[in-house]
Amino acid sequence: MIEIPKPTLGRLPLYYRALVAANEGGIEILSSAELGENAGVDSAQVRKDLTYFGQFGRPGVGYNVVNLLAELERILGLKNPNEAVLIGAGRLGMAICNYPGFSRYGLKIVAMFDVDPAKIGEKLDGLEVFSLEKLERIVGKLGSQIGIITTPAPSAQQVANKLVAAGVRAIWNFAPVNLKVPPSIILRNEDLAVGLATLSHYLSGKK
Amino acid sequence: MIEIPKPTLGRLPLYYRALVAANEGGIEILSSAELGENAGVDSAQVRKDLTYFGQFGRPGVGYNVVNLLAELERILGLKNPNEAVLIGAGRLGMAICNYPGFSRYGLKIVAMFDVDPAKIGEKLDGLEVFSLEKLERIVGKLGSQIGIITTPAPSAQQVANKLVAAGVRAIWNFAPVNLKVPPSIILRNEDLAVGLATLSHYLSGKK
DNA sequence: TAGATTGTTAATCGATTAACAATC
DNA sequence: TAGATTGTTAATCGATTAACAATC
Repeated sequence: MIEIPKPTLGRLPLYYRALVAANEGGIEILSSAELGENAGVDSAQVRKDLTYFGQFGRPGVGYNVVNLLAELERILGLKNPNEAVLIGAGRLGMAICNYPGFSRYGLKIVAMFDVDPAKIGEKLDGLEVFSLEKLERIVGKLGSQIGIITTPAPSAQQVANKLVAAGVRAIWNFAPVNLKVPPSIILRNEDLAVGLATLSHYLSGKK
Repeated sequence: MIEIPKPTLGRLPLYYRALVAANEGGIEILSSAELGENAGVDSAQVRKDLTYFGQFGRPGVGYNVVNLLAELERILGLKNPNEAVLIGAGRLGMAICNYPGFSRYGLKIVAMFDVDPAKIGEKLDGLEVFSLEKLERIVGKLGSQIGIITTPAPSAQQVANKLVAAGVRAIWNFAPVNLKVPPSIILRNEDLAVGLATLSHYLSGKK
């Protein structure tokens, strides 16, 4: 099995989005150049990325929008969304819960946890907030595979430990901290400071 | 002038964070191995990254924490924060406004904009929310360099156009859409679907 | 001096881009 | 058939990793 480059994986949602838009616009065929244009990616890159998964186009014609949409849905696993729990029902946590069409992108948040007594037992956006103490039990019962950490940085490592103990396979960390987890755990950090550093470097450079 | 690799820029905040923690812990010297351990980066990578900006260590000894902290503050421009306006005072917008110690990372949000009449004129976290119609005038007056877009996807392009017209130099886009902006504009997309795609790929793979 | 660790060069690895034969 | 566009190989580019002389 050939390894998929990480950047390729990151571009698939961009293609998916461009295809959804094209489909809604009634467009039936898209060339790699057109698809790339709408996704912000070079046409050669588009073709190369897609060939990691199969041959979806017709030479001299292009890609069938509906067909390629279906392929990407399959590749991205959008039909069988992953179930996740979210820890930290603050603003960021709620924002993520409400990320537009998150379910559409293959994620379903099934429970929220917090330490704030004022939030525990409440329903936020139709989702009950549980005490952090119940994390291990509930994750075990639900069999959730993903834990999303949106707590303040100082609590994040402790929460990560609980998630690992509870048996999640992946952690999506939004707290600005370097988490230590066993190598078997899939860890993805979403770090705003990283984006900001890039931005401000270019700002200071191109005077 | 040597071009700084983008991945290097993204790792600087990780080093900065590790150094802050070390400094608070009273640690005065850190080797590249120790710094890398705390930042989640290989030691050779740490040394290589730092040499793009200068020579900050002492062979046989390591890096002086306070000294390197000061250098990184300078490199990241944390002493002269960039001023930004934020458009879209929803949950995500508010979450970003409250990102822990954002000011510490060199960003100061100076005004918020929204189209919701219920929000316009209100003060959210001490920041007044203005009508989107006033965007161009206020950005011009304040001379803001960065526009942060946290609107729903369908409005994002229109907001980006207004920001460009108003004269911002950089756009930090959180809406899941491919924005078209002139090449002179620095554009950074923060896209949750990208992270999710990566996570779910690995989840489905390592059965 | 002996031991440790930097800064830097060279080797490796991985991703992007260019080019084009095959195909519609 | 002539024109267009894919899939794929080869060339280029850029980043990471390894190795080690210089330095403390």
